[in-house]
Amino acid sequence: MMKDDNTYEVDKRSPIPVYYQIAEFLRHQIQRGVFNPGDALPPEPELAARFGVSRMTVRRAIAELASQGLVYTQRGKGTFVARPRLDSVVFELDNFYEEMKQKKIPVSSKILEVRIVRGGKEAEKLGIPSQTRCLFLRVVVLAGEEPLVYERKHVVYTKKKPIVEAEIRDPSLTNLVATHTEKLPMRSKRVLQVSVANEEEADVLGVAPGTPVFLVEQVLYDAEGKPVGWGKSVYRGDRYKITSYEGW
Amino acid sequence: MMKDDNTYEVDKRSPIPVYYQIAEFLRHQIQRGVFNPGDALPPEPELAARFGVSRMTVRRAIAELASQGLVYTQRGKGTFVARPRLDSVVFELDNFYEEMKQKKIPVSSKILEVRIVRGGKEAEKLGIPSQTRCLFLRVVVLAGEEPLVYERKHVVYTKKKPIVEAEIRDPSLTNLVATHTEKLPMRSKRVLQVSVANEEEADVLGVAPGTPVFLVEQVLYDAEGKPVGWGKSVYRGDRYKITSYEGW
DNA sequence: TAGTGGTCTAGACCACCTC
DNA sequence: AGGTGGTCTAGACCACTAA
Repeated sequence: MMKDDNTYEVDKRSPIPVYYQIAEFLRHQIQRGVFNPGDALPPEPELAARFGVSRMTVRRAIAELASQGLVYTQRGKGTFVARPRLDSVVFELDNFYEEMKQKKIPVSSKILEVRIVRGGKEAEKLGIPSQTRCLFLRVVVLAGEEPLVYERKHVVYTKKKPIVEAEIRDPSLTNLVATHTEKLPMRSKRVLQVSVANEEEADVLGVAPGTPVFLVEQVLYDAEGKPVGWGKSVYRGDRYKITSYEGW
Repeated sequence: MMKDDNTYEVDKRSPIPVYYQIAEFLRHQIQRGVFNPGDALPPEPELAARFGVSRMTVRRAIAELASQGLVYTQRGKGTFVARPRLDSVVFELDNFYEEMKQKKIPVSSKILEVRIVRGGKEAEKLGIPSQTRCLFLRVVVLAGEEPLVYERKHVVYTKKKPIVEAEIRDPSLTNLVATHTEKLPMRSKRVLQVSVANEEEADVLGVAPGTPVFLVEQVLYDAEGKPVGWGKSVYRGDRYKITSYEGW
């Protein structure tokens, strides 16, 4: 791609956008060590001249790399190659059902119990009157025949829709709230803790009491910031792990 | 901001960029429900006319919102308000030391043991000759007087630098590798599991054996994809939780 | 065919940094 | 003063969608 007269080549007639070609070119230069962490990239006007494109196109390419954390810019100084940030960890726990679909394991949910209840103490802790009518579900998620997750959920029950088959196909808290509550869920908070299975949980999951488990508590909020659903999920620790990748 | 002739106002002489003002304006419209999930935003040329700016500026504003997941674009169709995605979970575990600094708890690391060892079986599993010389550390991280994390780490030992005070101030795997290995760490993989403390771990952490803990295994790779360091960290489950927020 | 978003240009002016 | 990145313009052409 480098020519002897110190210019580079991009194919302007390619269906691949020029800014993308430039971004990829610079990415390879960085990954091959032509530019090392801390080094400055050539200035934008220079890159524009070398590639024979306008400066805005170069900027678009650099923005691409910056959004991926590969470089950072400093006004008045230049654009610099970043060090990979490996200390801030991001654990992604994909939507559980999609995750299992990728593993090609047939996933099913079994609803163990559905009741209309009063919100009670838990609701009060979230700032909801304890008299509020709620849908209460106990669900177990199975991979094949094997129980993996045990979930207990409360959903504010304003519409008086019956519980239908849709719940069985997707008993996620988001879906339940969307179906049975007027307000759309807009924000979600989850807390992940480690715990050990109590008698009931162990029984449902088919493990010994005291087995380590992930405990994920979730609260869904509507646009006004009011809780509209909350749930507690217990993941079998021996079948579940979370992976995180950082860096280039 | 809305005027009676169906145009909007932006302050072009403000130090706040126009694209940012427009992005904020649209964000508020969306959050107030002027546009609901699934709705199309006005077309770009129309927005450009209403705000009295060029289309590129409008596009920059929309790109801002799109990168935050508030809207998405479809070529030939329009720009649409997204539904908040609440099912894909992102757990962030900040750099442990920074996290504690924010809580204003004095954090210290105590190095229990440092040795030069052969990589052994663990190295082999990672594709490293088992004869490779490695630095081996056992470290306990304390918040005040209380042990919180117990870490065992291996670092490929190519430079023969002595172990100095720097390690005590920041015994993170990244820092150790940067200090004692030629290659810069470029990628990191972490696996988070739940487990229970064994005898040794329980002793170091000052808890009873069998107490639930987070087990985080980390591997650092250099630019060529070769492992240059690995470690196992045990976090006290009764003192540690991970929180995740999703949505607008 | 008309309307949409996606790309790109060739300029311009600015704020900031360094010398 | 000269160089850097940040913003913005007023056009242009394109690929795609829908009627």
